[in-house]
Parts: sequence; structure tokens; C-alpha cells
Amino acid sequence: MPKIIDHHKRKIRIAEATWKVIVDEGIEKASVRKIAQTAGLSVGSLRHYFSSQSELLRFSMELVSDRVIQRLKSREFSEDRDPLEFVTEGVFEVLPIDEERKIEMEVWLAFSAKVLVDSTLSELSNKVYDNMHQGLKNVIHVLQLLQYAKDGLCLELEVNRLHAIVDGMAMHHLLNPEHFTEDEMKQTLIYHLQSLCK
Amino acid sequence: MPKIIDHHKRKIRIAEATWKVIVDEGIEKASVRKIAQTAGLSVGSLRHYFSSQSELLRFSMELVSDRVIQRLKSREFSEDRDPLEFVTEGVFEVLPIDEERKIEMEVWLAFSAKVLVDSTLSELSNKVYDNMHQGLKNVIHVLQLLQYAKDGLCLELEVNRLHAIVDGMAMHHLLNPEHFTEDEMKQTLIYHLQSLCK
DNA sequence: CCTTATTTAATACATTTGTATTAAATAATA
DNA sequence: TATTATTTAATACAAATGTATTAAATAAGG
Repeated sequence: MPKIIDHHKRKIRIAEATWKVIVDEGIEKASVRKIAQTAGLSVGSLRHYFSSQSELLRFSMELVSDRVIQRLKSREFSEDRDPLEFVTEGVFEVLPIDEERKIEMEVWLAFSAKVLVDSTLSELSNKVYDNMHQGLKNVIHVLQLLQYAKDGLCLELEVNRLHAIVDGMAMHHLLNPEHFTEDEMKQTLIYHLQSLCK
Repeated sequence: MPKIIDHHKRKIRIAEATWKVIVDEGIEKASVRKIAQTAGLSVGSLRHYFSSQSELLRFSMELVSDRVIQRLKSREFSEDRDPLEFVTEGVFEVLPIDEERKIEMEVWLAFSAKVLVDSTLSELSNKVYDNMHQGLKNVIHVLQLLQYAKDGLCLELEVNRLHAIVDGMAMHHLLNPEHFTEDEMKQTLIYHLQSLCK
């Protein structure tokens, strides 16, 4: 019998190498050879886990999606916290506030550009969009249930607005970290969430 | 003497062909050959206008920048309009509300992904960011001067917020036109701007 | 120790790419 | 019309790429 290798873990390692190449040199440089080299594998070896480049890229994109969605769902409400503080912290989770999140967001941005020209990726893109949307809807809804939110807010439009703010700021900070700093990003989010409350 | 050709116009035609290839097939497929074919030129001919691919891509990106900035600046204030309506219409100008604007925005998104890995493009990216930021600052400022805006708004944070909303919604609509429709995008913007006013 | 299913490594090949070169075509001026 | 600066077209070439093939290496079970 052959060497026992955890296939799934190995695939994840390769996907993370793919991320690294994309972040360092851009998605158009993410060739099979370069990814294999970055992962410390031969091309032939890599092809035992991914039989084509597009399969590899798709898996790498799905891994970002999984991580983001996992992060969104892992937060559970604790009763004894200030709700506004709690939800603010929750939204911070999906902003590029540390290296790990910045990498994921950069990779996601690179993939998003691909979604525009590869409709087979739309489903995945929409899945993340819908999850994020639902997560942010909960944020607004919690504030409303607890009577923290101002009266007369339109839930649906508020969710659209918050979602756009989150992704827009994330993009601005990645593209422009010195003009739009991490701190400005955080302050702007706090400002916005406060503006929704009484 | 040779055929007289307006160099600048020809370069713009080539850049627009570049946009078309990027929108149709993605920036990684924007090879010199394909762009030349799309523009109805030979490769050698194209190279008389752009001596390298990166020069061509840069010019194409600058053309997007020029068009957007021109659009931002071409609006002049007219006294006899409802100010809120006027500024709302102004912000619509930078949303992907028609085919021309969608193309520009898609191309810009593709280039933005490149900015992350090519620091020589940052300057141009920042220029557009700064222009947009200034334009949106004027929007908020006008509302404040005319006493339409609520009291106690923080100008700087409001600009960050509006800017993020604009770019975030634009991205959401491009990636997800059926889930986040053009109409939702417009309604959300109107809702936001109204929320800033008394 | 030997067998064997599995993994790895090396190499090959056709295609696409950016760029360069060179000859032909073009059209305004003398 | 003849000249000539400029543009266009065609071809070439090295490098990189996705994919396929085949032999070697590996390690668990008999």
C-alpha cells in the first residue's frame, strides 16, 4: 500500500499555495508550475489532486468562500454584551483587519474579476453574496429586535446599504491602504452602525 | 507623405478594443493579437501606437480614469433645481446604470485586481480614488451648505461612507445583477442620501 | 523480505504569448 | 507623376503554458 496522505488536507495546502501566488504575483501568473513550486510539489504530483487548472482555481475560490462563511456562522450571540458592540465586532470579522483576512479578500477580489467573464463561477459568487447578505440582515434585525435601532428603518434597504459599505470599504482599504487606513475603515463602520441606533 | 491618421483617436480606438476584449473574455485573454484583431488592425500596426503590451494596458486604464473623472467634473450646479434631487442624479453618474458605465466599471474592476500586484499602477488607482472622494465630498458639502443635511454629520466619515456605498453597490450589481438589480441600487442610494437630510 | 497500489518525478508536445524584423503598401508633397 | 516619410502586413523566434505520458520511488500489507 502506498504512502497514506490526507487528500483533503493536501488539497487545502495546494489551494493556499495558489492564494499565495495570486496575492504575490496576480492570478494571471498562477500557472500550474508556479503553484506546484510554491506548494513544494512537482507538477505531476499536483495533478493527482487537481486534474486541471480550472478545477484547482475553483477549489481555491471555494476555500475562500468556506472560510468566510464559516467565520460568519461561528459567531453566537451572548446575552450579557452590549448588542451594538457585539454586532460591530461581528461585522469587523468580514473586514480586512488582519493579514489572514487581507489575503482572503485579495484572492476574492481577483476571483471576482473572473466571475464577470466565467458564468460557471457565478453560482459560487452568489452563494457568498447571499450568505453575507443574510449575515448582515441578522445584524440589522438584532438591533431592531432589541429596540436599539431607530424606528422607521427599512430593513431591506439597510441591508443593501450595510453590505455595500462593508465590501466598498474593504476594497478601498486593499487598494489604497495609506489613503484609507484600517482605522478609518473601522471608525466609519462604527459611525454607520451608530447612526442606525437611537 | 503618408496617410494622415489622428494618432490620439486611433489610440483611443485601440484602447476601446482592449476594453471589449477585457469585458468579453477577461484581462488575462487581452493579448496583443486579440486586441489587434478586435480593433481590426494587424499586430505590427498596433505596435506603432503602443510599443509594449503594458503600455497599451496602462493607456486603456487611463482612458477609463479620464472618462470617469471627466464625467465627475462636467456637472455644474444649476440654481433652480431641488438640491437633493440634483446631487442624487450626480451620484447616479458614477453608478453602472447603462451599458457604457457598466463596461467602464467592469474594466476598472479588472484593472483594480492588477493594482494589487503591480505597484506602478497604484498612482493611477489613487488618482481616481481621490477624484471620486473629492466629488462625493462636494455632494455632502453642498447638502450641508444649503441646510438640507442633518446637523451633526461628520463630513469626513460621511464621505467615506458614501464612497464605500457607491463602489460597493457598483460591484454588487456587476457581479450579481439579478440579485441586486439596477433599481435596488438606485433606491438604496436615494434612501441613503435622504437619510442624511432633515 | 517481497509484493503492489499509489504517489512522485521527469520529460515531451502542441499552443499561445510578447516582441522583433523586414518587405510591401499608402498617400501627401514636390 | 515621382518621391518619400509613414503605416501596414507577414513572418520569425524564444519563452511560458496546460496537459499527457511514462518510469521511478514509496510504504503498507502479506
